[in-house]
Amino acid sequence: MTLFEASVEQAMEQLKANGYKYTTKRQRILSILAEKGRYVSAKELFNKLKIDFNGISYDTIYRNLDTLVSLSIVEATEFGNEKRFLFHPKRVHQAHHHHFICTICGNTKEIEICPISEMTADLDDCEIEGHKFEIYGKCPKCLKKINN
Amino acid sequence: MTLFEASVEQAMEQLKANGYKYTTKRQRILSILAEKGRYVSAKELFNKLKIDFNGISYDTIYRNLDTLVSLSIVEATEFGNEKRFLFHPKRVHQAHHHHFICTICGNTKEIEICPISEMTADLDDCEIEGHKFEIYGKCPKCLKKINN
DNA sequence: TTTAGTGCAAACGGTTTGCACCGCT
DNA sequence: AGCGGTGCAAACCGTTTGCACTAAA
Repeated sequence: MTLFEASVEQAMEQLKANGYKYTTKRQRILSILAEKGRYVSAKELFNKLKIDFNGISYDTIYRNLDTLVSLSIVEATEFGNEKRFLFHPKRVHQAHHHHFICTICGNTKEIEICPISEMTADLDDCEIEGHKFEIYGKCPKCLKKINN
Repeated sequence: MTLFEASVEQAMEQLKANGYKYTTKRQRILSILAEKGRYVSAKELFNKLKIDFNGISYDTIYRNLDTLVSLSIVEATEFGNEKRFLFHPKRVHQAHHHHFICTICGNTKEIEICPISEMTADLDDCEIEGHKFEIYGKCPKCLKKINN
């Protein structure tokens, strides 16, 4: 069993533990996300899923993603007018971090440093709910493709 | 003349210099943005503008904002399913910085530190196009309102 | 047999577009 | 006169919802 198969299985367990049922569609969504290992749009998922599931619709995908996000199995961000979703298996000792995101292929690269503590010095009087540190650009692979 | 009136005027000059015409609507959009001094949604602008301009429509607002953004007079971000716009007059010696954004009222607080240089050490092979460092939360005023 | 999951269709909300007309310059 | 600006209406696109039906537990 590959690493990401194990992650998907673990996530499915988590779903079951929270009263959600086992469905092959959800399984497939997770395994696509795990396989990609990057931010994926709903459209991309739809295109993949309709191969295996003939009449699948966007609502199913969105509803499943909502569930997954609510359980912190998947994390969501938005850029370029779309929500994007990233499978984010909880690893032991996983540190809080941020991403470089390729604006062409959506691949991510983890950035270890989170500067939030340095930046909140002036925000004593605010209640901080979250933050978004994302770097956008073109990854090496896409750069290569363009230059050929 | 107040500081932001001067900024608006300066921006209108910049528009003229780029072949755009003087219109009272554009003037008003800029002055609302300047007055607010925070990220403002298109809807908010619409509601303000329709007071002075009876039949104004969203397309006018969006088109003007597009123009303003393209000239870097206004900067745009997106959160909560909406684009938001911030008037950003060029000041001399203005340092690159980021924002704390109140998720209730949209008010911003500038954060002096930009940690991008520390964070790009691992991204030598990527072409960086931009980045987004935003901290979301509740500002002191809104916190006070909630607690009363 | 209960409750979550699903497809369908329709609505939704924010944004964009084509067109004809208006109004700066 | 010419080109940018505008309102209208309609389209657009991603996302969400109500409903009736299906299927996992």
